[in-house]
Amino acid sequence: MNIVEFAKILNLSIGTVSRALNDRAEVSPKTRKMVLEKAEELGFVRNSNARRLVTGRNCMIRLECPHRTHILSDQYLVELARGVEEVAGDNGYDLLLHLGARRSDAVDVQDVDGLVIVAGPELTAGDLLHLTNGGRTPAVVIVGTAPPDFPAASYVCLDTLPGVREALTRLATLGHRRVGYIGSGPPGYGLRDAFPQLMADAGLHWDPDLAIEAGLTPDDGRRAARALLALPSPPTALFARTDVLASGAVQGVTEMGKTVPGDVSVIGHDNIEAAALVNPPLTTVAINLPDVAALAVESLLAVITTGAAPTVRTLGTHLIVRRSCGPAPV
Amino acid sequence: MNIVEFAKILNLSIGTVSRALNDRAEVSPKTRKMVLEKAEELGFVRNSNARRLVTGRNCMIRLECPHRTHILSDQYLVELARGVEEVAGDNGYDLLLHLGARRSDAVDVQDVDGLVIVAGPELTAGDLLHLTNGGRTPAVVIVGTAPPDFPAASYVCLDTLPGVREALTRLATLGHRRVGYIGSGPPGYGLRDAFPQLMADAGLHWDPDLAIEAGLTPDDGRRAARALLALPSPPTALFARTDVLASGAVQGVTEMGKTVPGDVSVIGHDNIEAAALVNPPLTTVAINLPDVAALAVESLLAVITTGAAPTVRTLGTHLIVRRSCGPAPV
DNA sequence: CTGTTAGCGCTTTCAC
DNA sequence: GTGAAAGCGCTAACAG
Repeated sequence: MNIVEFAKILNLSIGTVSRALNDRAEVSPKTRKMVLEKAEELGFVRNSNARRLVTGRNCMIRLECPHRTHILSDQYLVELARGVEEVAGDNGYDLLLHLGARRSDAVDVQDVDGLVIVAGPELTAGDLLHLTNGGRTPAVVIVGTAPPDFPAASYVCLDTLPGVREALTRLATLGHRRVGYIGSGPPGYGLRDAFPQLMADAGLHWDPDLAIEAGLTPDDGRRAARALLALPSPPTALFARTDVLASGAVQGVTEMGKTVPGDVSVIGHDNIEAAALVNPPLTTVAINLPDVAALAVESLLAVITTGAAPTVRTLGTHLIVRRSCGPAPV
Repeated sequence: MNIVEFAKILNLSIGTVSRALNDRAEVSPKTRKMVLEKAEELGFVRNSNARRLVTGRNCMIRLECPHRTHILSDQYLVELARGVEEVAGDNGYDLLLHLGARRSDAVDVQDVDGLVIVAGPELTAGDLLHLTNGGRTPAVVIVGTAPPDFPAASYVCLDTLPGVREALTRLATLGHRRVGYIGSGPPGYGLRDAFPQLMADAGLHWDPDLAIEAGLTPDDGRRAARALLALPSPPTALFARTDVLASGAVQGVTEMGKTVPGDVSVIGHDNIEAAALVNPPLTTVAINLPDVAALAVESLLAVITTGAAPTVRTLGTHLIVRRSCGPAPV
């Protein structure tokens, strides 16, 4: 059924029906009510392609995750997408997905009102120029590092430092003085470099001997923890760059005949699913993905609907306290 | 620029231009070539809303993952979505995402040509009726169990048995006779119930004493492995329902002073990311998600484009051989 | 092979 | 407050 038939049934003109359906002021309340009820009753839904054609609005944003340039692992991508879908949906926008699995980058930017781009460090200003149709399509970029030099887009910057700072402050509060750092090899978004300063921020002394670039596996974490605890003056707390390393570190500590958190406190990073499942559940650093999604979509919709200037906003990580941290042993 | 302006520049009628762009036969090769080149050069792209309106085709399929009814964890969802996007894209279809994060189920089924539905055991025929607009919108359902009673949809059934059968056959070939089973508590899609038969299929004797319903964490797997190996007549191989359990089992075996795969072989299930990272890398059972995606989209497109009858197809798991399995000790 | 024209279903002036 | 009519940009049927 189209609007003509529907209007005929109601004995109204299509103009009035359209106005009622669009919630315009010029239509009388009782007419509007009647139209809405009848539409519901008869199951009349307007053809959205026709609407889009005539209005020029698509009510559609595309979630863009260029291949191999995610900051977010697949697990988090879904969580982010959920958030994006939720707040986009609340504003009447549908979500088109572009994971970049296909070679063809012939993105019909005219079909969407805006872009949410999940960017890794490899994403360049040139890529953004291409993706945004030369900056003409509103876009918000979710980025872990400093934004690329492309001012036509909005940005949501993910800042890992606050959570780590919070973690170290907590350790300091718990009386820890010597904190070991277990890294994951390739410098992860500068965290390794920032660590000494973060320690200082927490009022802790930074001892380079207490830092190990371990690797990716739990076993790497296990070995790193053992090495650290075997030191003449061992740390009483361990910060691991990833939860995977942290879970291994817990094993390592246990193998050395010590307990977590009784003798040694362990803090992880990322809040992977397993972090809550291991024994003891890991205190870890996380970012609130629904918040990220909401901020991104709000930034985007602001420029789509009000034509506002692009914005740059930052969202920090925070500490999730579970049971792998305790007071420093006396 | 619209097609009128574009045609004017080319000194052609819009009809000819449209035919050239649609790759119709009635247009002369040189005209077509010219149109295509000029379109590229001038950056002319047809308005797809107008096209959709007039053709009635949306070139859009929606990936539907109703909240909390996934068979696939988030990690795999992305992998599946990649595959769906790839083959859908190859056929000119875009991908709309509906994760079911929003309450509003007012799905405008008229906007898409078909649905790919990822269904968990909770998804009922009634849900499908609703999702498919009363069976009017073509749909393919990816399902781990037996298909719900809703014949209007196509199905891709995920069958976990072949991979497990393959795993047990391999163990039998390697000379193992006693195989322990480490389950994950709630019966996972009937695998627990099917296990004795699968053992028989592989020519192995099934001993109920060698089955433990462990849990979800690595530690559960660790304890289960220790319990199994402490038996008077212990197994020489362990099959774990999940890779998480399997990785814990490896720890447990090691703690008992035995080696993997020297003394005990371990096989996991699911092929999570970590399965390849642990030490030794886990032999495990997996399903080829790109294949699942391809099969699903092909099934769907068949009914969309040719109006064929819905189909039911099954795709089995298979064994991924890594290093956690070896010959049974003599 | 190409040009002309009638819609697709809707929104939005412009009259009334 | 409502009705009539002019498009939105395109495809496809119909002439030529």
